[in-house]
Amino acid sequence: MELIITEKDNAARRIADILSGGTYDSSRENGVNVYEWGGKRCVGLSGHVVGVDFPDEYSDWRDVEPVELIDANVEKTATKENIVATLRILARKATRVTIATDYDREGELIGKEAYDIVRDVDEEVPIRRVRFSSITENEVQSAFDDPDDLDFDLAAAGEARQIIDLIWGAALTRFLSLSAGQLGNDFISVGRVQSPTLKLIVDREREIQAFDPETYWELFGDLTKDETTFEAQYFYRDEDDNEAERVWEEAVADEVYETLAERDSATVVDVNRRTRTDTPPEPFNTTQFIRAAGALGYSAKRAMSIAEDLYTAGYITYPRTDNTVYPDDLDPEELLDDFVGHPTLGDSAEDLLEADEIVPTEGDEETTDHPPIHPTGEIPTRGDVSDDEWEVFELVVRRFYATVADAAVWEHLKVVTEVDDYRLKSNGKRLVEPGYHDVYPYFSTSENYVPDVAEGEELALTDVELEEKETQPPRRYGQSRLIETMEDMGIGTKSTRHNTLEKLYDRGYIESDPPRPTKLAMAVVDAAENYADRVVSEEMTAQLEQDMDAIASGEATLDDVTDESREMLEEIFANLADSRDEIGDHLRKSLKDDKRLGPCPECGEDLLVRRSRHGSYFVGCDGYPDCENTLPLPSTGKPLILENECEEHGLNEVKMLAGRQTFVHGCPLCKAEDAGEGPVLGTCPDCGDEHDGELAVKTLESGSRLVGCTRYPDCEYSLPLPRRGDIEVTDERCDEHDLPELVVHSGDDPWELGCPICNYQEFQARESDSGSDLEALDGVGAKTVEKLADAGIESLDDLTEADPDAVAEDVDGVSADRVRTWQAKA
DNA sequence: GCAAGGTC
Repeated sequence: MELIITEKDNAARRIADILSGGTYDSSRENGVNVYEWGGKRCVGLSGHVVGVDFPDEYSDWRDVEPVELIDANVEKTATKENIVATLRILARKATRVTIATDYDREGELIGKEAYDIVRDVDEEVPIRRVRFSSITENEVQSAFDDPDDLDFDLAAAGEARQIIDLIWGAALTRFLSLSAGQLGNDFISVGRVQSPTLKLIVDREREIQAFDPETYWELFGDLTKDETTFEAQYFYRDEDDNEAERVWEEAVADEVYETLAERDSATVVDVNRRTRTDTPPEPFNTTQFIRAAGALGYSAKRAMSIAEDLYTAGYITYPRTDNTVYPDDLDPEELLDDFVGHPTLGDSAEDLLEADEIVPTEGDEETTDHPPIHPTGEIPTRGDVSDDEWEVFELVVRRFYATVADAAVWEHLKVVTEVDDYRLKSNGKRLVEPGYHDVYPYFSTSENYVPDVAEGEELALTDVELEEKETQPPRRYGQSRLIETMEDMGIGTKSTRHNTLEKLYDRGYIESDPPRPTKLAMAVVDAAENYADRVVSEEMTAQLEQDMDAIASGEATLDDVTDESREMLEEIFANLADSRDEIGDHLRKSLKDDKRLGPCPECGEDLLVRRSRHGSYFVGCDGYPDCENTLPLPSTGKPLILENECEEHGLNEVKMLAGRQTFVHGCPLCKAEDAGEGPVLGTCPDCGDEHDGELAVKTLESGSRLVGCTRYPDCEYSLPLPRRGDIEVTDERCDEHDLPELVVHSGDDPWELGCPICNYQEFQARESDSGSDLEALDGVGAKTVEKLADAGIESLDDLTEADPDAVAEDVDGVSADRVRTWQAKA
């Protein structure tokens, strides 16, 4: 029995399909899919199934000095126990093992992890390694015809990275967290990738803060030829003889303005016409995909999550890749053929197929990991995927179209006119050959019309304007720009860069989008720059890459590299020791600055945004417990403190971040003063006995209403009320809850809501019996639920037990792969 | 409860 091990389940299934000619059987062991045919079994891992960590005795942050972690043992432990267990069982029965993990450094390490697990149960069994860069018939067959050995040096290079990242990350993270007393969930993290990324954001913020705007002037006028009017802008030659439009002295600007304004014509002195070829874009790697999806409004995280779903369902290729060159076995014509006849994607494919020759564009990166992201040729039915999924799928399809389309051609026309010694220019552009823009409508193709004129012609000059402007600070990085910059700097990987950004949000280092650093982030970067410069610099990764290359080529060993790294960290800690309190004070101060709203009207200390034990946010006084002043915050979203201050109270305004429902709450004190607290209904069932809390009808700043406790935010008991209509409190009382019955007046028929507690209980009961739990799955709507029900699948439980292939046969428009994805999610 | 890297 030969055992084949791949990096992921999806690859295992496709390799089984290729090697067995489609005749494999699948079964599940410990929740792991095993594919079997003619004396072979194939199983997929889930990336790394073991991870590095310190022994247990190092796990209490307060008991262990962070510096001790530098020389602590680093152990490997199973992180995916079910997969490791399955692998051990399968390895015992194997007479030969083939490792077929991804063809890159991390894949070699993952292969080595599998190797160690197999060796642990069988010291003798031959273990070989196959390498292929795309899972296609040709590549896979020839890889298996010509197997190789595992590259232990390359795997060791990866292990060195794991050890160095763990030691530096853990030791410095613990040091900063302990110095500021931030333990538990709010620790202060540092790492080889996250910290240089954070420094990028912080450095840009420093530039913005230090920016001193300068005033300048620009002059515009309208020119007319044969009733066509177009814009012209004043320009001059600066000291380096470059064209410049900005005038830095007001007197000069006025002088030019006066001359232009009093003249009514300008003479054409130069006409320059040229054509420009606009080459089609390169195939998608992960970064460029994220950028293009970003332009459609998707966050990096969301774009990757949708791509992942489209990949698992079989519609697009693997979304994590560095490659921008299509492999030889991708036949563009064949792939275009798959789209012919499609109602919305078909026309473009047919147009492209009419070309004499199809030559795809290529980028600079030709790697062995995976092909560039492209459609597989399998097309989802519109109703089977969400609108977002379809939009992203179409983007991937059209990007593929663009890479095999013709270049576009633009015609640029530059007209220079003169008034006395002053010159004006007009730039026109026209798209003469739309080329790839016809199939890839995501780039702007706006034209700017400038008519044909000849040298010496006199054009009417009107509407001369002098505009005063200010230079602008540099702009904050957007998410996709950050990911591109990380790639340029060589930090992170195609699989992790978008997660790193999420991590910075989670740690409270950045807020909002485009991300803005918090005071805490500024302080962390400050501390790192002063004491551990290496960890915030891209140099650390660059050096590590060199060291890993040295290990991979046999010029250095894992121990050489990790020992040297440990020594560097020892030195850092030697310098840190004396400054612990100073660093801690700075961090603590910054943490408070991030929460500060302004002065407490009752005691003059600071009002801070705080979080209750239940997780909700409120405004509390720093003078607590001496001052017990509190103000409520809305229950939806996470508060973001804005820069603008309320004029009346001197408090910063607050915005509530809640995805699409994000809204500006404003000054919490104004809101509290305005908040309509309506009639009191009765005793609060949660805190009434203990603290005399009462329930009242409340109107929130968002306009929605609820029945809530008067002791909010100390008591968070609340009941929903309808959004519209006047609420009448009747004399009838509910026997069970001793609350008045309510009537809502909206339109002609009053709605007898009754006791708010009874009403809420009934509402909850209805919610829980209605509908099918299948609807919780991605892309499953009422229609699919109905189709599944026809096939005898009425619940998630039914679905988990069903055979994917049978379901695919019975249910129209549902593939076996999709069923497997659902099963995995269920 | 620390990192970064895989993958779901």
